[in-house]
Amino acid sequence: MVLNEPEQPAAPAAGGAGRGGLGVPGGRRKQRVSMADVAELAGVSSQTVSRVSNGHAGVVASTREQVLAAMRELGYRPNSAARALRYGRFNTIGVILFSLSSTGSSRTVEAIATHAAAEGYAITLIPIDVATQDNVLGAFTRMGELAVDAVIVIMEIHLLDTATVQLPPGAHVVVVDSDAGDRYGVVDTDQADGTRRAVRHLLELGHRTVWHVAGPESSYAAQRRAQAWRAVLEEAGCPAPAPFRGDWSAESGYAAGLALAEEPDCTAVFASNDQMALGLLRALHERGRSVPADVSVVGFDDTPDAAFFIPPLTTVHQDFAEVGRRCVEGVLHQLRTGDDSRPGTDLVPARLVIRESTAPPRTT
Amino acid sequence: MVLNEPEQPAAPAAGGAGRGGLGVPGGRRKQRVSMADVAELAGVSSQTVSRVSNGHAGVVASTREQVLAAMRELGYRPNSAARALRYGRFNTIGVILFSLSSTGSSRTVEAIATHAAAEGYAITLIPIDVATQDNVLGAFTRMGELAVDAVIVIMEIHLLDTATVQLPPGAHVVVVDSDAGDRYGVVDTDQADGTRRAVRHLLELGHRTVWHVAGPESSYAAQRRAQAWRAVLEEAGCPAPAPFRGDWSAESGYAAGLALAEEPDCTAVFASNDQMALGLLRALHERGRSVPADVSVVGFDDTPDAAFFIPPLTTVHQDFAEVGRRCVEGVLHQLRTGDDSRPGTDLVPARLVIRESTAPPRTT
DNA sequence: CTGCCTGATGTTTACGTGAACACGTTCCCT
DNA sequence: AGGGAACGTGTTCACGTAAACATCAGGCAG
Repeated sequence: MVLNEPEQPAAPAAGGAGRGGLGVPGGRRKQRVSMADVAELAGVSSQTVSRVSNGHAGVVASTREQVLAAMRELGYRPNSAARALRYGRFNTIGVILFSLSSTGSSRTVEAIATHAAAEGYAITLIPIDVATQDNVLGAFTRMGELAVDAVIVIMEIHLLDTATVQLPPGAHVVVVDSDAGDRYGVVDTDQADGTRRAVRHLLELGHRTVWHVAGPESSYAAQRRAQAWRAVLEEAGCPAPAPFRGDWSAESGYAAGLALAEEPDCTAVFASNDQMALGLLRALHERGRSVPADVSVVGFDDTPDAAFFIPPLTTVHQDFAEVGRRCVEGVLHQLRTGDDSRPGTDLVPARLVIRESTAPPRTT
Repeated sequence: MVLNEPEQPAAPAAGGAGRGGLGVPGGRRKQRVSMADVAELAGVSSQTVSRVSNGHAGVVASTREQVLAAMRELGYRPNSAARALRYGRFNTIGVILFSLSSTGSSRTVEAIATHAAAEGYAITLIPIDVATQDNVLGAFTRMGELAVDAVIVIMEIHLLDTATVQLPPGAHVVVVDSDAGDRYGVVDTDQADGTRRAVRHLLELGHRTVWHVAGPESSYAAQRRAQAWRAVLEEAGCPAPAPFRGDWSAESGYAAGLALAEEPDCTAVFASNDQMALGLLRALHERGRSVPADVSVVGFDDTPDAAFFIPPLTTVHQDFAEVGRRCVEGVLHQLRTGDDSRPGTDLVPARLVIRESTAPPRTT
């Protein structure tokens, strides 16, 4: 019967205020145990209970013991609503995001939650299942009313733009996957740098040019990767083939792969994430194009699975844990110093992990 | 300057209580706009503001408009701490889990968050990075003090067991990945049923027996799958080879695969999740064992990627969305009816998705 | 014309906590 | 021994909201 609350306080508030008593015949008289209850049982004032509860000095050991005993007996738990009201803060960070299914968000959220916990903060999740304006606006509105001290947004920029006005005044915000560095703090993997490493790696192997399977247009990260891919090719004087547009899913990578398999010139592909690379590998395999002998493939993310693709995938490693850590650091810095206006972009370096899906092109 | 708070309330509380004023020279006088501020600007009582804010009837249109205008002007937002204190609830559900990285948890959490949002509840995440007793206990303790009305636990049973006593009295709990059905409500995929479908499928194809790559012992789901696998084999009178023990990772599946490739008798393998199946596929491929011609492989989870493995993976589909939905339903039912003691196990059916990684054994 | 009822709005109060201040005791120092 | 500092504990109050009750004006029926 763990879940039952104590049947009766040991010393019921007989003579005191009759709150809750009147007109409630059989019902439980009180939802929760309050400081006053503990104080009464321990025979002290509620302020002393407060002091014990918060570990303040200046309470004699015997009194403290008495209070602690009363707490245990009644199963007292501080009421966080009252605390939050008193202190004006919740020790909670809100996280707005689209989907936990994407590799990036779920790992970033996990890191955020872990680091926040280490700082004594909890995480409140506001997912937006469908990325309509209404949903985004709704999420921001809800967030504004929520028990939250600061907000981390993992979201594309243009959707954020329209929702901006809804952010609670005085809110502390850090954004991922966006270039809103002029208005909010931004933390993100250095997409451009990672992409450059990937594309240059392919060019250095001797490939004439590199094809691209891009992520959805709505994603800022996908845009940045596509831009950087094009920039490297232009810089190297290589022709840039028209990119394929995917949606992060393996299925879209597969579709692109079927098309790419028909391009005899295609010897190197940069996929904007590992899942699309997976679909790509399967399509090429199906069409009898060997990887890496015929076609080299590079992914992005370095998911734990990428090392076990066939063949093991060369990919750009993102340090999601570090991104999450810096997000938390960012909002907590704002929160603690009150320094609202510290926009700027904090880029976490990426690194290329070379495995077996890349090789020099077949000598003609 | 979206983030700035309004410089001054339009009609400062000149004669009223001097709270916050004394000794704070340059500082902002008030952190937040309260009902009283809105009431003053609108020239009504704060109670009327409350009525407007909560959409109560009985406020004349002109008054309502005035209040709404004042709200807009001051950027008023209800204080959820005060609300929670008043109402005694937070409209928030806490979720305790180990890791978002595992496919199952992250998809379950997402479904939980989505359905909770639909019911007007937010989700507070309490991750436990390392599964030590202390961490688990700490998480439960924190959760007890947190702004949370109910708790969903995604965790193995034996760790929960020891932490049980720490759960806040009166808390409403639903558990996933556990058999604590006698004490808490449990929602889970029907692991045994899914496993039976997978193993029977292999036997029906004509395989003599089925090997097993199990998940970690600490996982209840892994235990259930291993049990059911063994039960089906025994029922069919097949010898049960010693299972390999993995840790859900593709790497552990790869290791098991290398060993299995040396077993000439092995023609069918049931992996306890898709990631291990991925590692398995690669190991078999490396060792020249063709899938499904030489060895059939079945996974569990049906991750979105599984359809794009080489070859596309036959696997057991888990309906995580449904599990999440029922979790939320469960706690909200408890919450609303106050029916604490409705333990029982709610199993969500699984189904087998047959793709190309399974085939009859090579005829000898 | 009077009295009551209805509907709109204001006033009071409690929710649980903890800072600030008040009070009383003990013990030390002169 | 007397004064006061230091310390332990109690009392008061405010945080922002909303239910319960109070009040007030206007309309309508007897």
